Amino acid sequence: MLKTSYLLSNKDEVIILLSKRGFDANNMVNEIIALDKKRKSIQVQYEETLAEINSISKTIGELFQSGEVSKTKPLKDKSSDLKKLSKDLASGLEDYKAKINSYLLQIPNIPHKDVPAGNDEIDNKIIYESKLDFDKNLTEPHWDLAKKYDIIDFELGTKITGSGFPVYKGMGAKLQRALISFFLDYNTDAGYEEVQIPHLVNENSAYGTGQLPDKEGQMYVVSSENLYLIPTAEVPITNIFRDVIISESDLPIMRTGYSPCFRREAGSYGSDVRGLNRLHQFDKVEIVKIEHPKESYHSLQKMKNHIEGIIKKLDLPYRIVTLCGGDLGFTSALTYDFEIFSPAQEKWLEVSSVSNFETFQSNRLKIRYRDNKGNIDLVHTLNGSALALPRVLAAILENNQSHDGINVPKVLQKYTGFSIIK
RNA sequence: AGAGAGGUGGCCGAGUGGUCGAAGGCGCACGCCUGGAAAGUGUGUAUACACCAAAAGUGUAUCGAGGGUUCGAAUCCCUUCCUCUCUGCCA
Repeated sequence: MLKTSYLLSNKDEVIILLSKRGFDANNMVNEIIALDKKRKSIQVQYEETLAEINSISKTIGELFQSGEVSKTKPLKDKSSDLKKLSKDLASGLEDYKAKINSYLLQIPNIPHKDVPAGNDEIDNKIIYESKLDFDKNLTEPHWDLAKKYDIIDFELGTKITGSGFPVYKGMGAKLQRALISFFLDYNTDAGYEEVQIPHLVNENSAYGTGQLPDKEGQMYVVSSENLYLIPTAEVPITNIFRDVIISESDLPIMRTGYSPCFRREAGSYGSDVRGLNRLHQFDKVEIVKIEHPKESYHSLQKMKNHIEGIIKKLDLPYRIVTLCGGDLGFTSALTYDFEIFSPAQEKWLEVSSVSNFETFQSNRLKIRYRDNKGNIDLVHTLNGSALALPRVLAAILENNQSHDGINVPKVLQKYTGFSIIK
């Protein structure tokens, strides 16, 4: 969520940059500015009224102590009247605040200058792409391979829960565990502190990272407890720092965590959801950084390189794209997507997304830092997948298939204890 | 889940209707003292929003959260969340 004060002082720039997303902010921004002006004038009146009530009450207190009780009556009456007035002003003030807030919630983050203009993924800018050389005779899709080697059972998951909840079996399960361990080790070696976090979060947390109210329909809800199953570990990890003022010298804060992710994925169908392409429950290792505003873009590059390093270790064909305005997530200012090639589907599968949210999340979450002069300001938050498992697994199955079986990437072998699935 | 106790500033802790944003202590910062340090000593020490060109200053709100009573609420009432102790259940 953007700050009203930022909109006030950067109005024209905001409108121009948001147009890169195809978002016309002109009316909304003007409306917010007008509403905020009214809000301020009411707030002044309201606070003046309260100040008068406070001073009358003080006087009454003094009169009581000096025994002049009879003099208090007219003051009490006046104060009661003011109280009524203040209630009206308060409700007016709340109305304005609510209206301003509802507009602010509709405005996406301001794209960074590097974000290419464009409406959809066609306009994403490919900044790196591996040369593809796979054996055209070995392009069985991962769902067939999974069945052939009996490592993932989609039907069984459907029986137990429903579609999109696969059961990983034997070497498949072990490979999953190996991937999680490898990712976590790789991340902690780079300085990310590992955390284990709750997989259910409350309303405040879901609101803080922007799942509420925007993406309410994407989350599973435990209504009896008023809790939400996390769609990503980003939610609990980032919320660790909600309402916290961090001292500047502690920045950056780097965390990594594994969690299952739960997504309803309403509206998805067809080949998009085939096999491991899109699941309701999947595993992911996440990295989160809380960063000084001055450092955040430098940090984003480092995270990008870090994630690229993981994929290289797995020795899978990949590409990196800069998301264009139209494809950019609501809360992000700049996002790089990492995609791994699926030879069987002949398409690129997104396995990671790394973003700088600047102050968009920290403003909602009230994550701030204090510099050595004592000034307080919002931090920048960044996060990325490092990595999401299912599509990595799909890519390993498809890219590493051979006549003898599936070759396990070298880096994973010390975790799996086997080098080939057959 | 049942019974009881309780939630106050970075931490501990006083405060049960009236100049209380809140005593006292610890911690922290700065100064004095010291050859240096410790001890001692003095001062300061929340956040948000608003007024102001800005600083200084001032106002408003915040004592788990949300409502209410009252001229006035940390203090009284209601709702709710959380913590602790005992009992129950249990990986």
